Amino acid sequence: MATTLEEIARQAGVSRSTVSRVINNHPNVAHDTRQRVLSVAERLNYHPNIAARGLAAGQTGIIGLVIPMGVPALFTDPYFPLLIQGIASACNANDRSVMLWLAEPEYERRTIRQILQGGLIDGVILASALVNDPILDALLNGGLPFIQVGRHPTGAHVSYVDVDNVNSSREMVAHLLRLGYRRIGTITGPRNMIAGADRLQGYIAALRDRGITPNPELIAEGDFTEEGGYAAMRRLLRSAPEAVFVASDAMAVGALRALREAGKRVPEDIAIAGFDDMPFAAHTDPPLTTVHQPVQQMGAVAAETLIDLIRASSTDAEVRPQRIVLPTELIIRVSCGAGLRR
Amino acid sequence: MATTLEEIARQAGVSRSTVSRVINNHPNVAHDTRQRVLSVAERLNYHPNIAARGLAAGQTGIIGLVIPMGVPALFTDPYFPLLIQGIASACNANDRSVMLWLAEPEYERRTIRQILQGGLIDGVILASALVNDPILDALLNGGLPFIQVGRHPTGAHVSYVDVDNVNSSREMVAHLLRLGYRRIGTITGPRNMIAGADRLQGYIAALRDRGITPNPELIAEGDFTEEGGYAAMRRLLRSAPEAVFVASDAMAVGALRALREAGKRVPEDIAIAGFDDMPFAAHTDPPLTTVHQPVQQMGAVAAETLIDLIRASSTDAEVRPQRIVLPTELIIRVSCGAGLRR
DNA sequence: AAATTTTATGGGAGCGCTCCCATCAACGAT
DNA sequence: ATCGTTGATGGGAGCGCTCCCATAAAATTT
Repeated sequence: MATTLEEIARQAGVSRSTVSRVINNHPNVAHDTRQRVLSVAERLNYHPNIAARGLAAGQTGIIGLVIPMGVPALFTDPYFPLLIQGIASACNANDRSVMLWLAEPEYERRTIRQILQGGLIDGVILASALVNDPILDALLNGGLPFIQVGRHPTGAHVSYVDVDNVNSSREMVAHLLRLGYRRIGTITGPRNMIAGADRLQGYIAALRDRGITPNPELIAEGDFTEEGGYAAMRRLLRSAPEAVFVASDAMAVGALRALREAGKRVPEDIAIAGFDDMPFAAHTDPPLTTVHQPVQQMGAVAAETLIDLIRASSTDAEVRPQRIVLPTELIIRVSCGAGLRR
Repeated sequence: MATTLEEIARQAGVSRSTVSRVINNHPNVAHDTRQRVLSVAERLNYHPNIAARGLAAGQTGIIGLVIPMGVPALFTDPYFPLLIQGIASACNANDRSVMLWLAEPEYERRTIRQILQGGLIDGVILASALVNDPILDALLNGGLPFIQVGRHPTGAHVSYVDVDNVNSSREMVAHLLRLGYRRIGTITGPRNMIAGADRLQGYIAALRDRGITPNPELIAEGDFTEEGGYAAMRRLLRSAPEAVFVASDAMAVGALRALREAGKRVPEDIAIAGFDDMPFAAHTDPPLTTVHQPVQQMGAVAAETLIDLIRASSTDAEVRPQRIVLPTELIIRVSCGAGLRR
């Protein structure tokens, strides 16, 4: 079935080595020879065996994408699809393939080992790890190039791509304050996820900027899912906030549902702001004021940076970790009542 | 860095072959020897090199998941995340890994070849191909075991996992007819996707069952996205349907939005039914009557079936294609007005 | 014209594993 | 006691490729 280098060499009347050079675009091959080899390869529909190449060269061109399962939002939220798409596009454009690993807790140990030791993968992108995910330690000690999407709270040696969640949230809450709201609540993400913690911190910072002491009654913890947002909003309603900064659009949709059920109008009775600017955010009722996050781009940048790291690690000495922070944008729609007050 | 078989053999005082037998659970190894090898392997944190194993054995334990991009719904719809999760779980449970290929049109040719010829992949799951996707032909001629999620319209040799879209839709529309609606419209999926075509066919069949001739004015084509549903509903409103069968929940959300904007109440002024029973369908306003489709299970079954196919193809003669149809369920909520009329 | 460098090519070794065959001991059957 | 027969183990070959070194021819320098 499969054509081999040797077979092409035979038919083109050259050696295996020469064919290899042609296939890998090495210089020092005579133009005629190159053409002859190329045409035989084309005719035989040759494609290199990736396993063999991986064995011999120690590189496979495969990039691992690890998404720890048990991230509850995984299937409510277009976040991951967008991220995956960004990564896949960038990898395609760089002749790399993506291997997806949904790390289920019970398989996690095995998973980690396989990734690190299997020799199948040139590097790893880790998406959305929990703050103390054991997978992270394993990766750090594993010696494989890797990059995280979302910053790492402590690890000084971790490369990552992220947005500035703290300041983006701070700006959003500052915007609410500017609109005149004072009793501002928040629905947070899980505190063991860095994005959740950072957005809460931004909320607190914005209040402090104005000399307001955060009120624990106005802080409800969610889990980045619609359901979680719904439940958190119901709790929050008892404290009668004027406005609520919700740490993800998916949760904001749940919050809107809770408000609708409670007979509250948005933004007349209560203002809502989200985070993420997911595609659906423009079509909620009312359209959601939110923070735009370039998710797809984050994926692409993560992939490209990882590819650089891989190149670097295969050539000379070690490179220092890359930290890339992409810009966000405040998207003002209807739900924060910017049109109501001034 | 990487421990090899040979190294373990040395330390355990046996041969490479024996270690290989132990690692692969072959019989005919003395109990003591096995324990000794196992403990050395454990101590050295040994994990087989997948590329080497793939080269030598011709099997890698990797399954390719191909999702043609340009499927517009990819990022609106939790369908793919659910499917991926089902596949990944089943693969994990069977010691397989999943390689994700988002096949972008411009890279498609290269992609196909790589999959088929790279020798990296034991089999392929193809999700949501267009009716005449060239990728399908390539797969058919490629000789790799593969299975499709969603039936294939013609290909007699294609294994697939699907639900009975025709009859599920037919039942849903029959339900609407039973509720007394007569002027029933539909928003279809793209006609070049088999699920779109099948659901339309079910709609037509249900009408015909009652002696009603389908009215082209009551049929609007969508694309399985929220946007598409919105646009299609606006078109449909001109024909004043009493009820609309929408071929996906994501489109139904768009349709509900169009109706809200038009000041129509659901289900009092117009009844809506969806398809898919996505997680959010219970929380739309009003909650959506829909057809439950076991997406996650479809993914799992597809993976398991493919693994069977791979096993079969590596042992004896060829097996005949598997066609697996999973059951759906009518989920009656509020949007169809089942509580209004009787 | 001779010495040196550059360019084009071939061939061996080896990546880490599996598979096959050879070997040898231990066992029950004759 | 002798002969298969089975079970346990070792070693060679080879999967398809890359990388290094050797070689020969061509181009450049002195």
